Amino acid sequence: MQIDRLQLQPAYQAIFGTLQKFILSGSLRPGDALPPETELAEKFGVNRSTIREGIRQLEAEGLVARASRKKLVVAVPGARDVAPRVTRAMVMNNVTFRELFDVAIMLEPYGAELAARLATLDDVEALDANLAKQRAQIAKGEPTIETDLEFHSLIAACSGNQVLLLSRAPVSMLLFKSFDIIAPDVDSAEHRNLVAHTEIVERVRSRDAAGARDWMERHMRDFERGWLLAGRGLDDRIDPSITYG
Amino acid sequence: MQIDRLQLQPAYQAIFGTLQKFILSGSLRPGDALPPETELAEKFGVNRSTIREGIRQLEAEGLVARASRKKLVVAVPGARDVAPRVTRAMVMNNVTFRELFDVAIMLEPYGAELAARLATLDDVEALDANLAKQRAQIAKGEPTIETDLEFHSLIAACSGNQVLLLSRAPVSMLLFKSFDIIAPDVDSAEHRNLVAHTEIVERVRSRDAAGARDWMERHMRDFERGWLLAGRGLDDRIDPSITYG
DNA sequence: TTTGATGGATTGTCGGACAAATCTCTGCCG
DNA sequence: CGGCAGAGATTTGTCCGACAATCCATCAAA
Repeated sequence: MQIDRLQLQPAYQAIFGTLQKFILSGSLRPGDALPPETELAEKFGVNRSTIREGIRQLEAEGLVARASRKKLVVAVPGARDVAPRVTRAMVMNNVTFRELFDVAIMLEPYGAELAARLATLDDVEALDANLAKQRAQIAKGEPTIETDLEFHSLIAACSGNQVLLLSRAPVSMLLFKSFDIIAPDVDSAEHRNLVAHTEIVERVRSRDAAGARDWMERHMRDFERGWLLAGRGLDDRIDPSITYG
Repeated sequence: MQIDRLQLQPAYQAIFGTLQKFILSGSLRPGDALPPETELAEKFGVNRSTIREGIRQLEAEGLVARASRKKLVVAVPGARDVAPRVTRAMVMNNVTFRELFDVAIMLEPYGAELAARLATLDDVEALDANLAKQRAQIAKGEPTIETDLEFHSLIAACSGNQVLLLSRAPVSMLLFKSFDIIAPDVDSAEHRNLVAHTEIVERVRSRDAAGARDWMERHMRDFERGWLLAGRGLDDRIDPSITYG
């Protein structure tokens, strides 16, 4: 007896899988343009609609991105692509402030330490620019969330550790955005933030790894204190609305 | 004068975005079935093909999953869904062993510590089962990668920290799978693994948080040593083929 | 009650079509 | 000779209509 086939997956998934392999294996390299849909359809022997469904998945994975409206190129997914997905997963799993904080308190100080050790002049310049921006925003009474997030990303970027960069992005994004919601309730939170950031940059500039790590940890603890001062509990769940602003 | 249209994004992306909001905001809850494609097409006023493209993206994000072939239900993306994407991003960014290890050495011991503090009887039972499986596999000369990965996931799961679970999954997956490739070159690597795992489980069972952390850290250091013994360098890049086995 | 058959609902896939946006090439002008 | 405008060819985004395979619920038969 002979049982020969059951099509375990729809064609559009096979398309996705095949193209993915081409990309991961290097047959298609970052920057390369994908062939036109009609051509792909012809080569795979399927309808263009089917190709399109496969491409949508590649797109959602961040493996391809539009260079222009009509050219799709192979892309290297970075923190920008990956973080939102992980963030969503966390929110949907109802994570608490404590869970986020406990992980962040490990990752952020380590990033600061590495940053102090490895930051280039350009890195420091970018940090200075970030500080200036934040200072200006505070003076004008504008919100500083984005700048705050950027600061921590910049620090992590200095570390040159891509794994750290990818791992910390979703955590810190949720954490800091959450805090931003309650920041108005905390006296002088923004000012304390700015001071801490400034101190950290100073330590990075002077290559004081231990000092940078220390200040970052202090910064985080201060942050935790702020959360409590605002009347929140460590085991409060993170507000889902953060992920779709 | 009247200007009425500017469609800044393709319809299929709008579909994706809208459905995503329904899910994140709770209008559609995990477990709920999505309406049939035809119905969605009608409600959104677009063609079914367009709906399908949007759904493909939701699917790729892990926000929906097939309950059966014809029913799509809202899902909560977990480590299983998210890890592969982050993993890919890391590989495509050419991360090194050192980058992975430096992050793992922070996360894994912390997980072990929490596990010792919070593990339930069921958790310990699962760990025991895992140990037994691994022992059997070694005896038979079968590969133990999957079991090894499972062990570390189980430990992290005991911790009850979803953030940790989601953060560590891609890191440890890459790290341990990489090691597996070279394991044959390292004398008694499997045995040493098993011993370490056993010791960790013992510490978890006896609620010895410090001990569990300590053994996990030792386990990781041993792992690092093995990597070097196999003739690899700390700054070697991770082999991309890992992601599509 | 279990088994089997029927019909409707739904998905996966296909073919073709067309407007709008974008690219390419050509020929004109300076 | 270089640059620019316009024509024409590509390519994407979207739609329509269609059909087979599969799944589901329901009802009939054993």
